Amino acid sequence: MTQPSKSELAILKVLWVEAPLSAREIQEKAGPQLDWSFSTTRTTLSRMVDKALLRPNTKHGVRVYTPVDSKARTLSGVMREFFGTVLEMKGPLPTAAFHDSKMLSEMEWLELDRLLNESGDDD
Amino acid sequence: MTQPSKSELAILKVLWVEAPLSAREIQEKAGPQLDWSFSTTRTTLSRMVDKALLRPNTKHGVRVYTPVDSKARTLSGVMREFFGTVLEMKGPLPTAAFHDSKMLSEMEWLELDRLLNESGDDD
DNA sequence: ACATGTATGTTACATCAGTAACATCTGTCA
DNA sequence: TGACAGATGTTACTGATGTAACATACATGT
Repeated sequence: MTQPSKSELAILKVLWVEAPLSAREIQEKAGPQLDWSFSTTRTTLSRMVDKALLRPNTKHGVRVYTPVDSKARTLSGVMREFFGTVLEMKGPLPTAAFHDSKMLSEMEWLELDRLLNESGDDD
Repeated sequence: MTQPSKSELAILKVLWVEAPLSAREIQEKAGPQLDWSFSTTRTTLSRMVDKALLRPNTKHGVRVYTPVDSKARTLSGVMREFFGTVLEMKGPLPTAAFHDSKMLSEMEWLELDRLLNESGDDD
């Protein structure tokens, strides 16, 4: 699974709050922060579909996007990669330290902890 | 300060163990892991100088490279960036959780803690 | 002085990500 | 039914990074 880039992560974040959303809706929610033109948002969405980060669907005639992986699963991959390459920590990772990050709910932290610690393979 | 890429970080890591080193020496230490040709290593070194990640010097007629920033300073930047964008944690960051990472000595962890927590500006 | 081996300088090419325009298609309103 | 708005498809350009070869210069032994 390819890791999302910084920009792609920004888009995933809005879709984790609410999905599916159309390109137009995503632009409205993420565009201001990203300072992107609508075109740019669309290109990025298209590439994310290519990379299987998003799954496209057609609802009421428009194309809408849904994240393929849950927030916890995606972040566990990103965090594993980070800790592995930057800090060279391979085994179980400490996540309790971040539980006040607001990025994830208690439930999601539980899932992330499970993914990060219960061996490298996933369901 | 530009963040080092994954490959650049690998080179920094060998130079944090011992510096300055020549391109040839760096290749001997990092090449096998990176699986790079000597040419590739040299190109990367050159770009790192451009980005002010390394400072070149000439010792005994050969070009040697020294990291511009300490391990602690570099990693603090990388970690701040990561926690900011991925986990959206802006204030003081918890690092105690990683103290068994082996990447840094006690002294270096102290420096890193200081850099990460004592406001955004640095000396 | 010449050859041979390192060291250094220069150039090249692919891919990906950032950033965006142009072109087309289609449905809806007047 | 014709025009316009919005949706989708296609193409383009730049910079960074991965990856590497070619070409040249310099030192050292014979």
